[in-house]
Amino acid sequence: MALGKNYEGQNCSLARALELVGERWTLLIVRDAFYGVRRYGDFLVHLDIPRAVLADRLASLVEVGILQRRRYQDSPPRDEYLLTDRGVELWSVIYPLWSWSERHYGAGEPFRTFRHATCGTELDPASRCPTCGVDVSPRDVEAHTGPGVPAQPRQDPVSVALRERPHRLLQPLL
Amino acid sequence: MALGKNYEGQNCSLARALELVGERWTLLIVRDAFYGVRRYGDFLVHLDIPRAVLADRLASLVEVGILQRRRYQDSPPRDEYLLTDRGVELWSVIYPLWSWSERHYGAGEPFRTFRHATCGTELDPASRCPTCGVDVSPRDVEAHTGPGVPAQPRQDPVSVALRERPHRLLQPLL
DNA sequence: CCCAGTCAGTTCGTTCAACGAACCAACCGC
DNA sequence: GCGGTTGGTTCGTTGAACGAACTGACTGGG
Repeated sequence: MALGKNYEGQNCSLARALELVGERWTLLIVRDAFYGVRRYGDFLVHLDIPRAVLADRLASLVEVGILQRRRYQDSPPRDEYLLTDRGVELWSVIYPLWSWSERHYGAGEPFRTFRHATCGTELDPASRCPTCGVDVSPRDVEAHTGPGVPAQPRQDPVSVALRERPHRLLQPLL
Repeated sequence: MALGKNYEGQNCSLARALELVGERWTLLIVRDAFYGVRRYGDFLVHLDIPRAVLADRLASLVEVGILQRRRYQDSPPRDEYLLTDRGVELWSVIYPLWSWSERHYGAGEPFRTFRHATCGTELDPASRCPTCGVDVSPRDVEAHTGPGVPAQPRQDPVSVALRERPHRLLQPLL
């Protein structure tokens, strides 16, 4: 019997990947980690996610080596969550999925753009810089506010910070 | 209140994409469509998925323009499901996700490899042909049986057909 | 004509994941 | 001591996925 996230009858690495990152909310947590969100409370208010689900997903992402925990305070003990190198490689999935959706389902102008930090050019759908002609690593990507404006802009600290100024991926946001 | 697949508080194309393809089983159905699976019954036996879930997912994928229905028989009326051009673009998500998982979680040799059909070279993680130096479209990709052997090889018609001989993506399998 | 088999679903009761609300412990500062 | 903050945990409710059974419309064979 296949439960919740289990695809055990499938001899396939795609199925295995979906067991790891296919649960509800998981890839959005990873997205936020790319934005530089690191703390439980910040993920919580940006995602509007049930607390127990967030705790469960963060623990799972740490367990499978996509996120790592890092102590940022000893009294009381407080950890933050950062992408591992393995986690950073998920940009190759997250960016094309965003791009595909933006191209086909975007309503008007994008709310956000991703640019080559070195030269400022918007990435192409294959996450290359059309100006420099190079594959752009997420560490060299800057998230910018796009020309589109959402009907209901979010007011949580993460959304506000992302709107205020361009932000290099993987750098702490708050 | 966020329900099942809804991320309506997120002003983000990634979240929108996950509303469309993030439900359990959906990306595996799309994967099978790339293999050339087209009929309800073939998806059913290859995925071991509940019938109602398959019907629901196929209907949703048609509704959002990832799959299209095509009549293959009038009496009784019988439809098959093919990827649209928009659906075919999801290769840019599916292949990197498979590749990421294979690299980090694969147990030994891969059960499957994806090769540039024109020259036979295995694709690199960015779905390029290292020999020809070109980006390889899924229409020019051949799925091969890999050197690894699953502990419990599947015996459904789709799995058998995929094992028998290399198969060009998007071509009918059965 | 009847029956069995096949196909692509639909229905229904059960189980499990996600949900929202409440609570908890361990701090810190006033 | 109290209130606020943080990062959770617990618990009853709700909705999605599940497995089993059923359905209608054929086809082919006896």
